[in-house]
Amino acid sequence: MLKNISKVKKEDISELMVSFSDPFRLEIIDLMMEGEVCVCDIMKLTKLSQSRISYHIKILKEAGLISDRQEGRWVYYSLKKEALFLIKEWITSLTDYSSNKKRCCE
Amino acid sequence: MLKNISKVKKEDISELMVSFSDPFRLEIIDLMMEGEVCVCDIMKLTKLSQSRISYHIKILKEAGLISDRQEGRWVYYSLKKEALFLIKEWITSLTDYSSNKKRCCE
DNA sequence: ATTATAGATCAAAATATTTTGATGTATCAA
DNA sequence: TTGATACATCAAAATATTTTGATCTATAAT
Repeated sequence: MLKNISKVKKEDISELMVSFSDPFRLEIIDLMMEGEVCVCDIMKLTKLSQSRISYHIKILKEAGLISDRQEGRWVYYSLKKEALFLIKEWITSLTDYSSNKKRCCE
Repeated sequence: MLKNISKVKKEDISELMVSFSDPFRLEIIDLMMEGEVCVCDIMKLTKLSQSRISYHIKILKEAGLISDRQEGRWVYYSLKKEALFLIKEWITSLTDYSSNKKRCCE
């Protein structure tokens, strides 16, 4: 679970990346681009079952990708920008350091 | 399989993201930050078995994240920068459009 | 030609993830 | 205080991914 954004560990990245590894989670994430959504929104917009959505939401939440806010009977979920920035930074570090130098083996 | 970088589809992103969803693949990707690596490099540096590495390499290759170059008996793998940029762009689009407006349900 | 090395591929087994349907909890309205 | 709605949670079943060990192919050195 992602706690402190400034001290990024490989396990955090790994867990965050799992968020994106399922096509239905990507759909849900896509809906969150537009802003906050509740499970009922996602149900209407995707035709996924309620418990199925709850399952995926849980994974996103435990990875630290989304935050939740309860308002009466509804729980609104939204993307955590810090998490997105963290991923972007990590990807950037990959592109920055990747040179073409060969290693061993000959 | 990622073919045309300019026309990005959600399935491509999804497949690319699967690359990052396994901790051992992340390890391998991490090694590729330093430049080209062959399976034998990865074996020395990670203690994963040869077929296990080949399996993960195959997933990375089919996702379009890495490219390969054969040189005699060795095959050198390296990260494809276009793929990394694509991911970065996609993440950026998530952060850019994510506002805080509420949707329906009340 | 024979042997060794690098790595791909395959089928089976081991594991993990996802889906389903049922049930539980909290909030709200009548 | 009863019933309805929103969502979480759970256990079992369905599916998918990963690992293993064996075998195969290609290259290269002797």
